[in-house]
Amino acid sequence: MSVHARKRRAALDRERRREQIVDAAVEVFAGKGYRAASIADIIEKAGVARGTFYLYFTSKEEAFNAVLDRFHARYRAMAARETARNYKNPIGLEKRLRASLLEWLRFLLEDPKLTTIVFRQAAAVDPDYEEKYLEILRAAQAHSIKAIRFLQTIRVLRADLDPGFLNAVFYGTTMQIVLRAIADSRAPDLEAIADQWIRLLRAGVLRARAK
Amino acid sequence: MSVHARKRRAALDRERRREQIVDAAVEVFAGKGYRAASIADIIEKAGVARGTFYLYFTSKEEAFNAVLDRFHARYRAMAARETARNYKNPIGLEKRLRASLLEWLRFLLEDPKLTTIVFRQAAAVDPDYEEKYLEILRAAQAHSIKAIRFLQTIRVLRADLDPGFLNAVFYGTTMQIVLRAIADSRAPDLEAIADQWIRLLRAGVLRARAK
Amino acid sequence: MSVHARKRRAALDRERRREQIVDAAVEVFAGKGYRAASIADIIEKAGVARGTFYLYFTSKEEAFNAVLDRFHARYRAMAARETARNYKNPIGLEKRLRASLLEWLRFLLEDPKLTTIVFRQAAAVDPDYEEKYLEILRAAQAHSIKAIRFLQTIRVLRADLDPGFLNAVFYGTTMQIVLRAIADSRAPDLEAIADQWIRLLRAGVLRARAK
Amino acid sequence: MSVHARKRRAALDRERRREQIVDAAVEVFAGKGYRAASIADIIEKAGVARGTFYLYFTSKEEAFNAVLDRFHARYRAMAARETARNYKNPIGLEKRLRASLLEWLRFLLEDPKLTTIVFRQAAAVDPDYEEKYLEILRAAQAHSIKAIRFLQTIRVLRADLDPGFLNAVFYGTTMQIVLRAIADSRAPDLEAIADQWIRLLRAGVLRARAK
DNA sequence: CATGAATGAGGCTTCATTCAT
DNA sequence: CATGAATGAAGCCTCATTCAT
Repeated sequence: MSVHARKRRAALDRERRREQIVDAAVEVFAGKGYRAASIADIIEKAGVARGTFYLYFTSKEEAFNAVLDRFHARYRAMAARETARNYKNPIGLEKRLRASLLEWLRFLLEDPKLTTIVFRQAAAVDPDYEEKYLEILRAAQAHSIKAIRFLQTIRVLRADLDPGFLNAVFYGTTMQIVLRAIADSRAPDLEAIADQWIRLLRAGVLRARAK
Repeated sequence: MSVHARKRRAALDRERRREQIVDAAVEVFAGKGYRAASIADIIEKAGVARGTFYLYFTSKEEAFNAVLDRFHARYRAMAARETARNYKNPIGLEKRLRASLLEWLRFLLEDPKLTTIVFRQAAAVDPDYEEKYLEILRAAQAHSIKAIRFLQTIRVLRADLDPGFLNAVFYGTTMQIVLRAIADSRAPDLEAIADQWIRLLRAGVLRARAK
Repeated sequence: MSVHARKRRAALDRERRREQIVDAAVEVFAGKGYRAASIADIIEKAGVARGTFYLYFTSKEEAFNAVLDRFHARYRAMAARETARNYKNPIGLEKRLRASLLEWLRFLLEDPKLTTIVFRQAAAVDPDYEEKYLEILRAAQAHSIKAIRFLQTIRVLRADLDPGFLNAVFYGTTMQIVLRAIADSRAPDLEAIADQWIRLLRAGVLRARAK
Repeated sequence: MSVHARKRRAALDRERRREQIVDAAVEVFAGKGYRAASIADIIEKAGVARGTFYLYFTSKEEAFNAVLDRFHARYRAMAARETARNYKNPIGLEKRLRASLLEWLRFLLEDPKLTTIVFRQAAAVDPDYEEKYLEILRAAQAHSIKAIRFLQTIRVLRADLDPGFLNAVFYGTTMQIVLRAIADSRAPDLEAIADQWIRLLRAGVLRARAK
């Protein structure tokens, strides 16, 4: 094997090894939270030696950041697809909105452990890693609010609702649905949930009364 | 002073001292989270000696449970008042719903540190104190879902929306609003938020289109 | 016992405990040097628990500084006595110089382990604790050079010798004598050494030749 | 190329590689001391791989010994030249002594890093490599004392001064001068220092008094 | 020979809990 | 009851050495 080929292979191996440790870290951080998770837990689950961990991460915090990065990368890809969608055409609007909600739910439930970690930090405010997390959070919020404003501009969403409030509704509700699904560790009927969402979005929750 | 009176006084003092420590614990747990909070932090803030802490709590976990208990007690009182309300009369329904939402927001923002602690654990699932927290959570969920079902029965809420879903909407959205208000550490305009809620509940978020 | 008396006693105990740990630290640092010495070595020798060490010192480095402080305090006391001495009177000058040399040797050999630690650092340049050590070193050098200049002023020492050079002679030679005595772990004949010093100081080392 | 020639060339290459690592080791040990120096430091400076280091040295300690060996070899060469010198002729004695002192100072300052390492260990007594160092030290002392005795025999040096004491004066003073010059990292005026030495040797340091 | 990923013993420090005063 | 010194298990991280490629 040529030197070049060997180096390339080594790089691949290195990346693979790193992923193997991140996989373990996801499991452990999801199970115990950042503080309670120990390096011992991670290396045991990853099946590597203590020193090996530090070949790939300089600290526990960096490993945690790698976990958040993994989520962030997937999130960005998802958000990019989302943005590409065209809401301009009013025909089939609800159908597309429903599809979009479903996709987000599927995305968040695809790797439940990873989602747990990220959502958990929503409130955790741990001074140790707030930085990285807040970066992700801000990006997500900005994306969300921008989308809401756009939908208001093109008159899909009513303009008399505050984007911040709507964002709280979307984000908070989704978070609840996902965390509960994960806690119950059973696959929820996402189609039914999407239907519920559409009903809510379309007509609120109050029973129409005779005027 | 009679023996009986002395004992009562001692009990009162004891209770007062305990509250003093719980006060400190609320501050510290809110500021750092359960794991990062140390007994040293708590006793320093409470102004008691290390040993004294263990005269009132057998462990850090028990002190945390006392904090959750404090929230739980206040929550039960709030829920009791809520339940006493009468939704039967359709006259002024929205006004009463609005008042109710406002009251919950005010309750949750009244002691922001305490609320922070409880909501933070919503996602934290720390094996150390899950027990106590889940108890509170289950009680809250049960209360909420029961209320929703009741409102559906009396035809205030539409029956085609799943109580679990509605609960996620209420709980998740409220949690987001409250946590953000606390994070921004500025008093939000609760009246305006209540108005937003009512608009959402009444007619959803989608702009009505020509049929 | 009154609260005040108890506190005073506690303070005494605390000081005593601290000294006990510093005693152990002196032994260990003298035996292995700063880097090779471990906290485990020190606490074992001191007969205290691991945590106890950190009640008195925030780090290994601080314990080392405490050791240097001990030397520094003794050194300052010694230098103060030295300075008080009067060299003005030319009568009995050599006798007083001899007494002074003897005192320094005795001082340095009084606690050989402590002296070893300090002299070892003369060349060790360990970035970890250089700060504290250099402070001591500079103080000693300043004291020494000042004394030399004074002795030149009052015409005890010849003025055609550079104070820096003379300082190197005094300091270097003394260091050698002391380190060797410690290495051989036998008490040297200090009187004889003092005599050698006086002979050197008085007439150099070269045999007088016929002019 | 013949097998023999190839082997010789390989041996040369091997020797060159080894020297390259020793060069790096000198830098690193001088900069950080034995304990704080890491293999990582050495191989980085030498530009070789981790495993390569262990092809030339079985351990960190052995690399350190190689460094000491380098000094020892140079020292022996220097001492040999020194011994060859003829002090018998009293004519120009001081001039020759001065030349000799100058040569030693130059030798010690020629490779300051190497000298730093060796002198540093004078006091360091690190159990890890005491063996090798003490060997060098004993050789140096023996050489020095033998030279002193010889100079006393031929009546260059006074016989009433103890060779051990004189050795401490020479060794200790030189060490101080050299270490300080290195620490100040400026080339000292060696000629002036030699003059100071001669003055000291010739007539001591005390100002002659009227008898 | 050269490489560098992997190893794990060992070091420093923290902190919940105990207990003698 | 109150105190705070003492404890030691447990956690994070480093680094000399090994070994498969």
